[in-house]
Amino acid sequence: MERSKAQPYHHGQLREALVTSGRALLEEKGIRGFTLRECARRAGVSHAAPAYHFASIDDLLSELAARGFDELAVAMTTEANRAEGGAAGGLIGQGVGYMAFAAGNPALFQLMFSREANRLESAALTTTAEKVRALHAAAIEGVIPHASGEIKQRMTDFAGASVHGFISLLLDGQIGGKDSSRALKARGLSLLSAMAETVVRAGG
Amino acid sequence: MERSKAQPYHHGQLREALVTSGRALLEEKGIRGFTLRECARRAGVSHAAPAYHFASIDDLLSELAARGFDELAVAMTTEANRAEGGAAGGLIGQGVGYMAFAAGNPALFQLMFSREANRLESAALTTTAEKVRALHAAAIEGVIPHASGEIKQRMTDFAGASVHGFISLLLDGQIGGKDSSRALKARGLSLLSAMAETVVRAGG
DNA sequence: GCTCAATCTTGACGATGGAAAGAGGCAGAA
DNA sequence: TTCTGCCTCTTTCCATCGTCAAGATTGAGC
Repeated sequence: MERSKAQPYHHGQLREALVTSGRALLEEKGIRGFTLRECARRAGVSHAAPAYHFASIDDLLSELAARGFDELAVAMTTEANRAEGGAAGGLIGQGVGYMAFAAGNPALFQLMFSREANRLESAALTTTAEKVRALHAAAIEGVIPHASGEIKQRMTDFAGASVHGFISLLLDGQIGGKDSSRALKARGLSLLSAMAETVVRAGG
Repeated sequence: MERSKAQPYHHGQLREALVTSGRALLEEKGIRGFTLRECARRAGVSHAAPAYHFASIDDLLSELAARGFDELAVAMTTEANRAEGGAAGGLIGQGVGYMAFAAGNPALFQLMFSREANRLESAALTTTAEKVRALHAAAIEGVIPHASGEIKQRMTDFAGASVHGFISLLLDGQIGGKDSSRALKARGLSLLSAMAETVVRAGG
């Protein structure tokens, strides 16, 4: 078969190329429209080529989800550091970073927090997901360092659930159907401030 | 082909049978493992039989999701009516019903609030989903009838997001990995009471 | 009892994930 | 340098999927 220089027999960076094309495909077609063969096509290789780099389609999805959690952690940390207003401001900033990542990568976000991802049971996936949870718990700890363990857990649950729930409902179309992007951001920020206020008050 | 009395040529209740087998299959295999042919197999008909009752696999999924929202509304109403403690107690009860439905039908719940469901654009689906949102808004209205519209919306977002977020994270394995079922219920109730407290306080 | 439309079966098509077998190319040993 | 072995990729094949088209079956209404 004829083969140009741009398409040598050995790709060289196929794993990375598959991750890149896979991520784009995921956002385009959603989880149910995601196919391994289309990933391979976009990477310019045959449909069986991915097999060497990823044992199965779930293995590739697992990698995408794990990298998503890494990026999510970065987004949370970046926004938290940029925020003003001390520990409570940092908590709000974390929420902003969380929502911004989800809004920018809706299909990936859904994959990361889907039941299917949970079944993947990849070590990298559980590790990176745990890092995100640790970041969140640390932010709560910073706001109410002297509260009891029970209250800390309750506020961790509460804060995490409200941020995650809000952006999830928004991306699923259950919230703000006809609102403008600007109005939705305002609603998000309003929710974040109410959340932070609740946490602060719980600290005594 | 030989055909027993129990398997006549015309099924008679095929639509309902497909909904039933489909729902069971969904919980067993998850969204990605859901196939139309397996639904047909379990209903005892050929693989092409469903076509007459459902235009496509998405059409069947849409029906499942719509019925899920109906059941969710019933679960919320039932628990809210059973609850004591006035309007605030009713709000908590609604949350209990919401979480109980989700815990009892995790895959269906995920389907109902998935991006794919959003793409289905079925009229029945949007209607039943809207009913659930209206129930929730009414419960908030009952707790803080004299608050401003802005505060009502903020608390509707906040309450809905925290309940939805908590049970979603729980079902996805992001919360309470090794906790007992009893401990998780306690965490859920703790979150619900914190949620109700925040709403009540927001009312002035 | 006949007709006909609704319902179901059979068979086919293109697409998918995965396995098996072979071809190509690089790196280290001779 | 040449050869050898292994990693990578292609080709081919299989079972399964959703969907369509065509034929078989049945019950309801004339």
